[in-house]
Amino acid sequence: MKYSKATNYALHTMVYLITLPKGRTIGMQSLAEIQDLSPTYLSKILTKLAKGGLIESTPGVKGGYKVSKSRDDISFLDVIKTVEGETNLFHCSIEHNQNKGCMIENVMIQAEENMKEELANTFLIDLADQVDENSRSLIKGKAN
Amino acid sequence: MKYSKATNYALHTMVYLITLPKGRTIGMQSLAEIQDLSPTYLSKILTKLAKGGLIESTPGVKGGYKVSKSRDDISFLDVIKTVEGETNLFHCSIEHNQNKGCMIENVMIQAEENMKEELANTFLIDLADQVDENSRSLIKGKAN
DNA sequence: TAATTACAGATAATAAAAGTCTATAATATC
DNA sequence: GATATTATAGACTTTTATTATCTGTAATTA
Ligand code: SF4
Ligand code: SF4
Repeated sequence: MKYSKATNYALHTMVYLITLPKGRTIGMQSLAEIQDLSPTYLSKILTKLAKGGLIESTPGVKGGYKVSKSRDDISFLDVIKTVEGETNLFHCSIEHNQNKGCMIENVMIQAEENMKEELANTFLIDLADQVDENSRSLIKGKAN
Repeated sequence: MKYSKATNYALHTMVYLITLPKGRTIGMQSLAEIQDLSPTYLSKILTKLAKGGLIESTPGVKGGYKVSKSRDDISFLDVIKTVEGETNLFHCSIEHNQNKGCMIENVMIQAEENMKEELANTFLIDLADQVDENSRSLIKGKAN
């Protein structure tokens, strides 16, 4: 059980995008090179993010991607949910009627909520400064 | 991304076992029937739990499984870790040297820790009473 | 029109999980 | 000690989800 690579790519891409000067776009080609992965696969992920309203894309010669206008309000959870879907780690396996208030379910859901709360309360923008010194240059590290 | 069925089976089985009168054993055959799943597959999971010291098994005619002597100290996390392994939801995808203190990693790890903390602080024994009224009968619901 | 870019859909490859089958070892009872 | 009963081990198959590729299409700029 682990996050999909797609989520990983999405997070890194989002962090990268949010460090760009406002309004500045970057092409998928470059984004793929930076992270050393296939453009077409990354494309699918970025399309999801675009449809989810987290980024904006424009085709054409000077096109590319940029973070959406809601850039200051995008949480980690937003990104993860957009890519993974309305994911729930725990699902009841047995189907029975009296499952309201089941302690097993309660515990598992509650724990999961604790994680999500943290993810929902951390915003990409919070990292923007730090990232410029650390991770962003690191993400580019491979290319450099 | 979700918990494996194995974890699900393990949790239900553990909860069932802990509701049994102390020292009482139950065979794999029965456990499998109760949850309506294949005995051989369940066997693998139970063996993991046994090796992990969460349950004790005895072969032979009057054999079967029972919760281990540490029964009062078994947390949800114990069960999950035993089955899923030392699982970490988030793994760095890129390998670079300056990755200490990376904010992305910090956030993801911290969120994960929040979930695990909850799971580590909830013990199976806490459910034992409740379960007798609710879930356990439910688990048996299929067979009844 | 031409070049560049994102988008869509089908398909293939890979990996992980879920499940099966068969044979073996340990225990209790007779 | 023989026999029935139970758990254990390992190889194997099936299924499912993820990851990745390939090809063609649509939108935008110059
Ligand atoms: S978690 Fe509770 S409600 Fe859900 S399947 Fe298990 S026993 Fe039933
Ligand atoms: S999470 Fe941070 S340290 Fe890990 S790969 Fe991404 S940028 Fe590097």
